[in-house]
Amino acid sequence: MVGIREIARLAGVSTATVSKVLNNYSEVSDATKERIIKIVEEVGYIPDSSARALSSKRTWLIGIVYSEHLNIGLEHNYFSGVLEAFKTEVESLGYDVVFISGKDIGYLKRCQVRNVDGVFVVTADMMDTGLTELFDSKIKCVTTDVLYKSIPLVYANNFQGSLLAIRHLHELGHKRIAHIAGPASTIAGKERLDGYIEGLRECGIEYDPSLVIEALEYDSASGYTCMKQFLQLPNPPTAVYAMCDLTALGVVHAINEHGLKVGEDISVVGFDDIELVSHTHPALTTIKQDSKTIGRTLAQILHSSINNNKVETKTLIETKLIVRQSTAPVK
Amino acid sequence: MVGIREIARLAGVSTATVSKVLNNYSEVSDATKERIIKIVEEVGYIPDSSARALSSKRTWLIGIVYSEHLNIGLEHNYFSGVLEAFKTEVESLGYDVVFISGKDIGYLKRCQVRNVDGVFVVTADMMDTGLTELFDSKIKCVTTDVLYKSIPLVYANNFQGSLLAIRHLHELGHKRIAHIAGPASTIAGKERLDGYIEGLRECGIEYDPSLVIEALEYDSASGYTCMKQFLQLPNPPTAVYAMCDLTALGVVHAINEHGLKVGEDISVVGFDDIELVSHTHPALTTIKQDSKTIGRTLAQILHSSINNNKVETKTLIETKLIVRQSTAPVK
DNA sequence: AATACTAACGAAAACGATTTCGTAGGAGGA
DNA sequence: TCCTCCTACGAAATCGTTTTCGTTAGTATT
Repeated sequence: MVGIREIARLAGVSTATVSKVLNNYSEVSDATKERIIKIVEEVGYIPDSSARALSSKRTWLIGIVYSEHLNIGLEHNYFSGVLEAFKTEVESLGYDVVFISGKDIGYLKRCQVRNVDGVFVVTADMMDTGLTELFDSKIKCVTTDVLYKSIPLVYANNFQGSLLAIRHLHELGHKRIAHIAGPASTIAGKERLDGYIEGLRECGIEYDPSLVIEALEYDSASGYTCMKQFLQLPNPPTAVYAMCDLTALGVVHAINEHGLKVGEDISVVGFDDIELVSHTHPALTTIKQDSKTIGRTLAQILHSSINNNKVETKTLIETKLIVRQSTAPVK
Repeated sequence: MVGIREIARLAGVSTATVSKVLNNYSEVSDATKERIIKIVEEVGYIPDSSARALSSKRTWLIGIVYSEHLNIGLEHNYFSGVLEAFKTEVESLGYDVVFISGKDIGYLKRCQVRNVDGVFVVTADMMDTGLTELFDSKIKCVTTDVLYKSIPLVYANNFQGSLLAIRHLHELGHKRIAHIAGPASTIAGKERLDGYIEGLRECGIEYDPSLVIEALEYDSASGYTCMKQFLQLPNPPTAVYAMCDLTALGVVHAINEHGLKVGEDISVVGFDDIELVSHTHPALTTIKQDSKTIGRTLAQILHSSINNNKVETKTLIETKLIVRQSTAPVK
């Protein structure tokens, strides 16, 4: 493995100068800079990131914390989407992305072992003290869907999204609109519920607590079981607004099984707009959250924060109503 | 940040001895070993992985290569599943997992920059020369669904899976069984098709080329468009076997849209058994591939290989038929 | 008692970069 | 001419470990 010394020898300069060129310092003459760059390329020199990290105290590594308490792991499509966008953006900024597990020694220590420059907490269980320990440390963090002190946060405007959903259903003539809410421990769950309530008020519909159930997880099973309950009501809803697409699919399943037709007998609205739901039958009306923008913004904010710039502490990304076949005028 | 010197000073030994304790060498007396461990815990000493890597030439980092050419990225549930299992297992072996991007300098160089101990190529485009360059290097690799020279490979027994699917449909009386095949450039696509053909032969059904379409991607859109084509046939199939669950969902969509009933008019079988398909309507009959076992096995093999042990070059994991409501006796 | 081992430990040299600080030499100003 | 100020570069310390190899003291063997 050819090192920086060898390059220095070939160029007839010191290692200091080579290092300066590699990190584009200004204090090297153009002539020697060019000569060194040429040699570096010729011999295919690759700087050793361990050595670099050891002496510079920067690893160019970003940690990903992925708590899997609500079944929203890697397998939840929305989060894969923002993670993917985040990864792409930080890579273009020169970082690599490493998973941080909380096992054994906890998130903070793991981050310290790897000396990450910053971390992105994708999903979080706020009951997890290992996480607050990390947030309270010197390590730069960003989050989505997690509110903790002044940790920078980027996420979809859930409240506005709910308004879009309710207004849409109201325009279609629905008065009995049920909501399957996310766990109150999640920010998305709470805000979407708040938006739902405000939406009803705005549309002059009275709020009926029996039409709201708080689900335990963001999955399709939750939608299925909650919808079963709604269907047993003496006066079942004519529309249901689920807090995520996966859950909405569970709702659709329950409705079908009950012998009713989604989009005819009962309207269904989801949240997320994962790729799949445009191909289901009927295709799902949903609130699209722009995972690409969210991921990209998170990356930029974290990078800024690592470089000790002041950063926005809360950034909302607007949502959009996508109308498909699962909603229709009330019968 | 307290270092190994400080520990050594507190314990009244040299740094060499502390290092040996930390890496459990045998040549330290139990007494001093205990004393050192106690001090390490008391002061919360955390070894610096950069320094460690620099002098030991081991980073305890595993690279993940995730080529996204067929839309089977992070967002494809099956791969998230094996990745998740892989990650869990390597973490318990002491590694951390880092994403390797192919941008700019290529996979190989990126791996060399980070000095990864090994890499897991999750999905691969064999046309990508950056990838073969990596496979041909000294770096230890494992793969799933990619056959290249003698790179260790662990994956589901696709051939046997197809047999299970066809036999099941045959037992239900189906004779016109269509297949939506994966891209021939993928090993899974090819083997599932081979299994399909062998299954027909075994069941004494004549192979009809017009009942096979090769899809471009492993997604639901492919299933939708391919099924549309089948439905326009003068004599449409009574059953269709799709090469993955997402695609099967597209198939279901097309059938519904055509006014027919899945599980009554046409039977559908998928492949993967992603969490979602047990909650769709109707719930999907599918071939389950054990992503947990596949991921875990890959991890163990890579670890072995890193330690220069001889390893199995090809490991097949059996699949299982999961019968749900999307298949029924032929009308 | 002399010899040969072995167990337990330390001194010091890597590992491959970055970074501080010093210096030579040329340019410019008085 | 003398002094000051830059520019361009290098010497050497440093980052925090691992690892080799030597040393010492104690034990076993003859």
